[in-house]
Amino acid sequence: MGRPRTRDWDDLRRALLDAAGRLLAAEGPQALGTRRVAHEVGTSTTAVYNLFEDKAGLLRAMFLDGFAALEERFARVPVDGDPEADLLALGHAYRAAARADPHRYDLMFGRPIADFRPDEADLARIGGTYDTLLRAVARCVDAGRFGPADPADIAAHLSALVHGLASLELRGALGDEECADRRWRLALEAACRGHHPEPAG
Amino acid sequence: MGRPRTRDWDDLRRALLDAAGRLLAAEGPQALGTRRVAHEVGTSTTAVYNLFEDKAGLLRAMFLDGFAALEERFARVPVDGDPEADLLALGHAYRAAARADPHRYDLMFGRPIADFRPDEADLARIGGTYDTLLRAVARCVDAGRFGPADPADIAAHLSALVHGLASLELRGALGDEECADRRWRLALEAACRGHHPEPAG
DNA sequence: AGTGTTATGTAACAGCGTTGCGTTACAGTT
DNA sequence: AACTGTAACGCAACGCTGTTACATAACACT
Repeated sequence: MGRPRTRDWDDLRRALLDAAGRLLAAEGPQALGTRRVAHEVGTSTTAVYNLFEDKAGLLRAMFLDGFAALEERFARVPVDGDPEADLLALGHAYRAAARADPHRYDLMFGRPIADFRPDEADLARIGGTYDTLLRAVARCVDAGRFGPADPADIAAHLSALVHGLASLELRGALGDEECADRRWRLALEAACRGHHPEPAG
Repeated sequence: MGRPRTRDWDDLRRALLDAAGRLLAAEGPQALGTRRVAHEVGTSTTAVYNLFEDKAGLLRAMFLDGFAALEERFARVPVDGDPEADLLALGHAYRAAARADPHRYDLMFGRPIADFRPDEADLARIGGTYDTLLRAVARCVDAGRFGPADPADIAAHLSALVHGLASLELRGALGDEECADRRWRLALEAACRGHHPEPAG
C-alpha cells in the first residue's frame, strides 16, 4: 500500500549520480548542491535524502563510483606481458584516470569537499584497486626484477609516487603536456630502477 | 584624523592568523568560520574583511605562513654534508612539517577548503621552497651522485614522491609509525638509487 | 562646540544542508 | 462507491555560512 513510486529508485539513484558527476566534472565541487543536483534530474532535495543518507552519502557513492572506474581501467591493463612493463602501464592508467576527470580525482584522493571522509567500510570496498597494484609488484619480485623486499613496501612507494605525480600534474606543476609526459616516464622508470636487485653483492 | 585604531593592525592580523592556526590544528577546517575566528581574538567579522580581503584572503595568509614554516625547516637542514644525505634530510624535514600540522598541510598541498586556490602571485612567493629542493638535487648531479639529467626533472620526481608519501601517511595508509618510518626510508632511498649513474654504460 | 574622517560592531541578506509538515496517490476495506 | 491507512513527495522553514550595508563611536581640526 502507500503511494507508488513515480520513478524507479535505482533509475533515480543512477540519474542523480550521473547528474552529480556531470556537474562535478563541468563546474567543480561547489556545483554539487543538493538543490542543484536534484533540480538537474527534475526532482527535489528529498530524493537525495531518501536514496542516499545525506549529501555526504551522495559524495560517498560518487567516491565509490570513481574507484569502480579506476578498477575498470586497471582491468584493461594486460597482466601477461613483461612484469615491469605491466607495472608501468598501471601507472599510466592511473594517470589517465586522473586526467579524465580531475575533480573526481580530487574527490577520491584529496578531500576538496567538507563533511565527507571515507570510513573503514569504504576503504574495504576500494581495496581491490590497491590489490591490483600489489599483485603487479609481487610478480616483479617473483620474477627477480625487483630485489628481495616486501611487495607491500614497494607498492606503498609506487602508490605514493603516482598520487604525487597526479596531484602535481592536475595543479599544473608538471609543466606542459610534453614535459609532464617526460616526467611521468622518468619518475616511474627511476622508481622501478631503484628496486632492481644489486648487480653484485 | 579619524577614529584611532583601538588595536594595532599588525598585532590584530597576527592574532587572527594565530587563532585561525590553532583552530585549524585543533578542530580542522570546518572550525575556520569568520565569526568563530574573530570571536576567538575578541573582535568581529569586520576585522577579517579589513585586514584580509575576505575569508579566502585569510586562508591565503595561512597558506603562505605554512610555506614560511616549511622553508624554515628546510633552512635548518645542513647543506654542507654528503649531497645525497642532505637530500634525504630534506625529505624527512618535509615529512616532519606535514606531521606537525596535518590540517595545515592539507591547506597547503591539498585543497580541503572551497573558495581558495593559490594564484600565480602566491606560487611565486613559495617558489623558494621548491628552489631549496632543486639546489640540493643539482648538488647531487654536480657531485656525480646522480646520472646526467635535468635536475628539474629529478626534483619533480622527488617532490611528487614526498607529497604522495605525506598524503598517504596523513590518511593512515602507511601503517603504524614504525611501518611508516620504514616505508619513507625505503621509498626515498629507492628513488635516489634510481637516479644513480649506470655502473657501466 | 561642531564637523569631517575613519574604525568598529550589529544586523541583515543570500546561500547552504537538513528536516518537519502538508499534500498527493494508491491498496484494501466497508 | 466512499472511506481510510500508508507511503511518496515537495514546499517551506531552521540554523548555519560568507558577506556587506549601516549605524555608531572616537578622535583631529576649525
